[in-house]
Amino acid sequence: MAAEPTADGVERGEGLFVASVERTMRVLEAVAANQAPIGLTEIAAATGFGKSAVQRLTHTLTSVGYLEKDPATRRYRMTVRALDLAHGFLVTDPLINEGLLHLIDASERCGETVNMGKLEGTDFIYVARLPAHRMNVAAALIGRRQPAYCASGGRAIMSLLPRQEVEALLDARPLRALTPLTTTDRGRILEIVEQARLEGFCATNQEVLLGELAVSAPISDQFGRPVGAVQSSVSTASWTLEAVREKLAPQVMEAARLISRPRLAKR
Amino acid sequence: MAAEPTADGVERGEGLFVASVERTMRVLEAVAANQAPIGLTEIAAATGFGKSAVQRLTHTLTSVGYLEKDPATRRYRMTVRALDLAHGFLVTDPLINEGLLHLIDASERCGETVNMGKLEGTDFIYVARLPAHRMNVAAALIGRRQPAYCASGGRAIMSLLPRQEVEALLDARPLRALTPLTTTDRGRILEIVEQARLEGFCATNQEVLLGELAVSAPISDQFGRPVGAVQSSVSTASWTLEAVREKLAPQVMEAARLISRPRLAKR
DNA sequence: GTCATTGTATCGCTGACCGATACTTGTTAT
DNA sequence: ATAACAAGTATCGGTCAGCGATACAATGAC
Repeated sequence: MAAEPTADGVERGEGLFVASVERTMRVLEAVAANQAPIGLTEIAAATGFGKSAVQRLTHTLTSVGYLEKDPATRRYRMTVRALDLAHGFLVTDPLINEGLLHLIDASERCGETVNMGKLEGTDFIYVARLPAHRMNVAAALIGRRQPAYCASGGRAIMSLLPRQEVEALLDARPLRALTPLTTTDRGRILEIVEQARLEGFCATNQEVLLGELAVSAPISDQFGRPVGAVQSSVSTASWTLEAVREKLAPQVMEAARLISRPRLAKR
Repeated sequence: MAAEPTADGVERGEGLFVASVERTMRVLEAVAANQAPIGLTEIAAATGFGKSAVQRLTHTLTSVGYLEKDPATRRYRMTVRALDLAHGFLVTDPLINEGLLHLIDASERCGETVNMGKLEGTDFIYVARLPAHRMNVAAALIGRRQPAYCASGGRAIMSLLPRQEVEALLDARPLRALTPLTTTDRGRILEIVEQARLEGFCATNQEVLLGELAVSAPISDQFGRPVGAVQSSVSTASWTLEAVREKLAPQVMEAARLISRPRLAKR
């Protein structure tokens, strides 16, 4: 009865695994993943749990303060308590601690939206955002995810990963186009990543969101491994890809360089 | 066997309450509340659960990806997954959706750190932050809590609450001084709140953090109930309390006014 | 109105989880 | 070095928390 590896990669069995904990988190995820309040049956469908189980879990999560039920619609949403957990992460994450100051500097220097993010699974996820001009609000939030293969931040990070890991990332999920301009050709993405490795940054043209240009540079630890990326996104209304490469890329690279740990000498 | 209310306000019993869910969240809270990675025994102490239970819970939370164990120190910390939950909250919260644009405007207009927060329990908690100059990083994070009675944001919100609720807030916890300048006199705080009600804003002088001046204005819904506050914090190195009241307060009030829902006519 | 759908309440059975405890590893003191 | 201690890990049998089924109630769609 040893460690039966299961389809989804989470190792159950093993004696110490508490199923209710997993169910709890899955329900929270289902609620959080929805852009709007979500009903009982929808949660059941999203998680695959029975209605009874979901009923108990949401009830409890509500009474401990993490979910909130709109009495009129009977739909659930996350509460501000989620920010307590997020705060716990932000406070202990070295990238935030060491990077935020430089990020603020960069933001003031270039006067545009500057962000920081890291790789989580196959996604690039924003961990710090300093929006400059009015912009799409939903797009400006911490915790937003973008597929690594098409986000400039994701590609920048990949540029410091060994080829093998990059390929694994690209194979891990279908390469779908988010906009008509998204590059979905595996070989072409590998070329872009390679170019990013040579240039030290990666600029993209509306591959995630129409009207948005983005440029990123990777942040590395003392071993040269990427731990995140500095990213800046601007509107096509006031920028061209060329201007981004010339004006913004150096700023982003400089910020990333300052945040990166100096590389240890090989011994 | 109806709804035995328990000491901490959380209603257990009641058939639908799942104890493991509560335990799960308590463990996450214990980890998140720590400013640094935390060990098994410390979690057990913080939560009051047995070591075995904590062992199982942390094990499971780790394997589903919300906690991370440093293999060297065997201590746990939150992972970036916490941001997924936070993102779920931010996306559905109307205050964020309607407020962030105005907040960005205000930030550009006054060139100083501008924040938004809401009341949660007896704390003022930041839900959006736009840091301007280099500043204390830990102080600049989303999810940071401050006691409502001494934070300018908390007082601004209280200024729109009925007297009775304000008093309840002040009685709910001991009024401790966070700095030598913190007002801890209950009567004096009530006066300050009253003054905020008359002026439409509340400015404080280093009552939470030495070197930090803050000014806030409340955001209200269509019934005139406060739902949050716009706040700006600046350094004593470049500002005086007077300058804050004259220059910054109007900006903050304007932003709060724009975010607030127009008050419905009484019928 | 009727019907379909979603949310709520109840209940008895059972295996997942609990707590105790023994073991291992790492750290501190002498 | 070695002991003494603390922190973390592994194991196990008994039992009651929580599971699923199902019946009931409330919405709202038509």
